[in-house]
Amino acid sequence: MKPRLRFAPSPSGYLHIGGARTALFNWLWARQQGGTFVLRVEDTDQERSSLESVRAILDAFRWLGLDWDEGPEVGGPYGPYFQSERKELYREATERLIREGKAYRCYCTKEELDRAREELKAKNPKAAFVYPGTCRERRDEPDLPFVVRFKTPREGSTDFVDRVFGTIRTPNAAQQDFVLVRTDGYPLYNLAATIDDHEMNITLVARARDHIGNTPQQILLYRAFGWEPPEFAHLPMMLSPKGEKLSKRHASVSVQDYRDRGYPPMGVLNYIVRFGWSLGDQEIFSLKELIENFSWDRVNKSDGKFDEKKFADVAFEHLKREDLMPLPEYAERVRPFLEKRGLTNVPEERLRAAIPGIRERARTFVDAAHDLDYYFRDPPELDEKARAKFLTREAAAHLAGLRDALAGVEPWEAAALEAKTKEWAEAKGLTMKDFAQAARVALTGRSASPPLFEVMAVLGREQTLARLARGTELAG
RNA sequence: GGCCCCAUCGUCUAGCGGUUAGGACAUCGGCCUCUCACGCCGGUAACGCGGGUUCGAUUCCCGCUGGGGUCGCCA
Repeated sequence: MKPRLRFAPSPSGYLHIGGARTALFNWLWARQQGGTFVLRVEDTDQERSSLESVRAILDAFRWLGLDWDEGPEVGGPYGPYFQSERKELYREATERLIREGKAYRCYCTKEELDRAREELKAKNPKAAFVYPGTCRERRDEPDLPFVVRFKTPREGSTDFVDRVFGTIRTPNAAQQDFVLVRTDGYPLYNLAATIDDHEMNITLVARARDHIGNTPQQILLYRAFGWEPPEFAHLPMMLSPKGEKLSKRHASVSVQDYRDRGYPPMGVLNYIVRFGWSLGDQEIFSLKELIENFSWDRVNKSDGKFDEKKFADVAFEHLKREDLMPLPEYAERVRPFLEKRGLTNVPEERLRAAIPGIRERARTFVDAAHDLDYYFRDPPELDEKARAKFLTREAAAHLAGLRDALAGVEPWEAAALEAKTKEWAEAKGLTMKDFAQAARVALTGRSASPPLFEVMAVLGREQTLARLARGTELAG
């Protein structure tokens, strides 16, 4: 049977980097096995859910290159894929549970419970409040607001075999009568997710380890409904560099942050997949390799801490290597970052000529756009420190001489330019060190750039000669 | 605190009874060099502790310690 996997985000913010990791594992397995990847929007919390968040999450998925077979925008045979549109299903299921004595109405108010929770906390800060079961055996049905609670068995234990963690056993006595339906009639996570995973025929639920505690509750529900539970696979946590749960307080937890900071999507994917999954000593993977090699038995159990430096390096590999990011794609992806610098009419041909020289230097597209700037801004912006240091009176003569020497070079290519320059320098008794930095500042406005002759080749004869001339003036 | 889970360099990890404990990032030296990078060479750096099992434990079992998760009318 082809597996059906799902990722079920709550649209109450952006796509979290940890969520992206979970989605990726699900997606990889679905793609490798020829299964189905479903996106389901868990918007049962009216207060926190927004359409704007749905859009942001879908955009993040698109940017990462993770497509979904069923879900928002594409539909599918198990829809609707928004839980807010499936209320009738939950209502019927809940009524059945109540009718069969497996769930009950609880009239305790949130205020009462909160007060009890606080009182307990005041007495013993470490103790956890457990719902005392006040309404568990209640027979009357007063005309008051109520929630529906699950009647958790008091005896026995609920066990399941996790694909990553193995057998996990939870004593039922440790579970309380958890709430299934809110006062407002909306279902809670455990109820809605269980019903949907069953109705949508999900075969494997893979999610982060912080859901391990929900699993027994969900299994209890599957049993109460008489359904066969899916398989479960829990993933170790991605923690902050300090080892805390990743939250908004930490830098860049949302996927769009990484996009905006100029990282390539595959760099993000490659880094996060290594949280919990590995294949021998291999560090860098293409998407294709991930799809081919992903397996649950290579997923480990221990949590990992996010390391910004390592991430930057992995992302850099994906920018640097032509085999991982072909030139046309690089050009397309860097354009928005050039536009942010005001460079809007960038000719494709020159862009492609310039990229090979800068891609091994730029660690992000933000850096790349910066490094590309002088190719598309004429005259280039001049770094004053570089000017003061290198465009000296002595340099003026060198620049003028170099300009004249290069004026007639044919063909206008790096090798010919280099040969001619060296010939000129030798005749003058100069070495590259004597004039290279001055020439660099004249050509690029900066003290750091790709090798001079590559810069000249991209700039072309006209601009090269003009900039050398202008450099002569500035120096003199 | 109850329940659940985890434990190899600073970080991500390989290892699945016998290895000089490997790789990557970071870090420290050096090389290359027209700058900045890239690249290359080399160094420092880990099996948390205590019991077992075994001829032999990083590896299997138990305890301790440490870390994390969870205990909502959030998901």
